[in-house]
Amino acid sequence: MTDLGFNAKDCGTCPIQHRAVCARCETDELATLEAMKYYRSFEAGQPIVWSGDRMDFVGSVVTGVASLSQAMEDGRTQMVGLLLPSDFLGRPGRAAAPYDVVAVTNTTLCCFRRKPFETMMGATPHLAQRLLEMTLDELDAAREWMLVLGRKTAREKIASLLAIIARREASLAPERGQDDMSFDLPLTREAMADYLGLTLETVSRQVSALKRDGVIVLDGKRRIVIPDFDALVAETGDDVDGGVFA
Amino acid sequence: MTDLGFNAKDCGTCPIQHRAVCARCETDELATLEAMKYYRSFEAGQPIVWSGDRMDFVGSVVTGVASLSQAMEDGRTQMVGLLLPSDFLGRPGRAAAPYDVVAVTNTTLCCFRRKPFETMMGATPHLAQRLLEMTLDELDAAREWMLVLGRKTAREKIASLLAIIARREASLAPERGQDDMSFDLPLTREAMADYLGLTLETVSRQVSALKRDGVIVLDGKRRIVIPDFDALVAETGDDVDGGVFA
DNA sequence: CGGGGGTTTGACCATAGTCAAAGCACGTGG
DNA sequence: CCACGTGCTTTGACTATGGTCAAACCCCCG
Repeated sequence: MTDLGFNAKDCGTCPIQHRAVCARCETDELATLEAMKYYRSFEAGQPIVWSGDRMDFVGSVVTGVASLSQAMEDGRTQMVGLLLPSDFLGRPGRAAAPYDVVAVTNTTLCCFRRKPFETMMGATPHLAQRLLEMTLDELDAAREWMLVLGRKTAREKIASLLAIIARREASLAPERGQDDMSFDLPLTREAMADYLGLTLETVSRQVSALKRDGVIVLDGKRRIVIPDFDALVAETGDDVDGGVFA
Repeated sequence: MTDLGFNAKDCGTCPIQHRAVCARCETDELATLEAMKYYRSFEAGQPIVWSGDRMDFVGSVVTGVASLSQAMEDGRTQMVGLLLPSDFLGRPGRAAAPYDVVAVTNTTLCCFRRKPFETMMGATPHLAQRLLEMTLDELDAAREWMLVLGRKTAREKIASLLAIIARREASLAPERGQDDMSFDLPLTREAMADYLGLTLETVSRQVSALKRDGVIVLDGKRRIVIPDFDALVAETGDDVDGGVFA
């Protein structure tokens, strides 16, 4: 068993307890969930489920990153979502997975068998309310992404992706100077391309261009430094105040 | 007051009663909603709310079609959703509209003031459950559309849009021969372009091309006839069984 | 008859895709 | 320790798809 980095027995030590689907549950409700949960871990690159597969569980990402994507017969694929820690996987009431789900990095899920979870949802408004809230947020994110996919140039797409990741890192990391953000990019060029609706060559070219123009600095191959976040945002095409999370 | 085509007093005559957010409500719950509802009508082309506006109501589309779209400062716009009869507008718990909402055709909404509706949602699991279900469906639709926007060619995009509308018409209209579908396109070329992430010229060219190739037949400017639905689906790039609603 | 919204078509151009080769970093085995 | 292979990335040359700009068209309506 992999080391989870927290106490698997006790939801009180869970790193996502305040943002996951269970965030609103009372002590007794949590106890019920705690009794039925189990963990599953996946190595980077491993499939979690394939589109069309029967899915007998639902669950939350505890650590790591997973991708949701759709494939066309001829091999074109589009990533339609990134699951980050606290994001929920699966849909109560649906047995077949609609997308391919792949672990982008090493990933641990906190799972529940689907049927018991559905039963509990019916009896636990706190659970349903929280899931509704999370789903509405995801819907907003998906719609924001539609603007990126439908209307932005390749350069703006790259800048948008980097800005999103940078913002997320900033929201997790403790306060540090805004003008010296940096993070490890968890995605390959191909994964970025699948997310952005581009080819990996175009991604590579535009990343190089942003580097050449001083908007980003590469430290090694995967570490990105943002010397001036506002300059990056200016490249996204969004208006300054709003951005992708308007 | 416009003629609504049904009895505004009685939810029992409402055309969307079985699919709207209130579909699961019991008689007494319905009575409460009935007491607080009010109708608003908009002419084709009129704005319903602008992005950033304060929204003090939520509601359901009863008749007509409305669009959700996002605009960039330089005028590029992307439609991120189409609201059809029974679709829900607004988000409990959020005061500011995140998108521009425009009536595409003459449209009637069944509205509730936001605060009382939120209160009722907290006390009425049937309402929250139904809204969750509808939101999950919308999320699926948004993600399906991400594939269209990110990976499909102009021709495939047009075919996908026509196939979606045709399917929807078929699901509403009583059984008729599958090989003779036809419908009025409620969207201008520009609206189609905004939905598909194309320019209106490209839309026009690709519609002409599909007509030239016999995949569709135009009867006047807006009426579309689909002589062979399978042939249309073949143009979407989706595999035959699944399609956009896989 | 004239005007306007929506649409079609054409000529040209720019952006991103395709195909191909080479480079780089890292791990394995000789 | 170095050669080799693999996976990922970069770069180049060329092409194709869809965008831009501009003009004309169509149809309905006043």
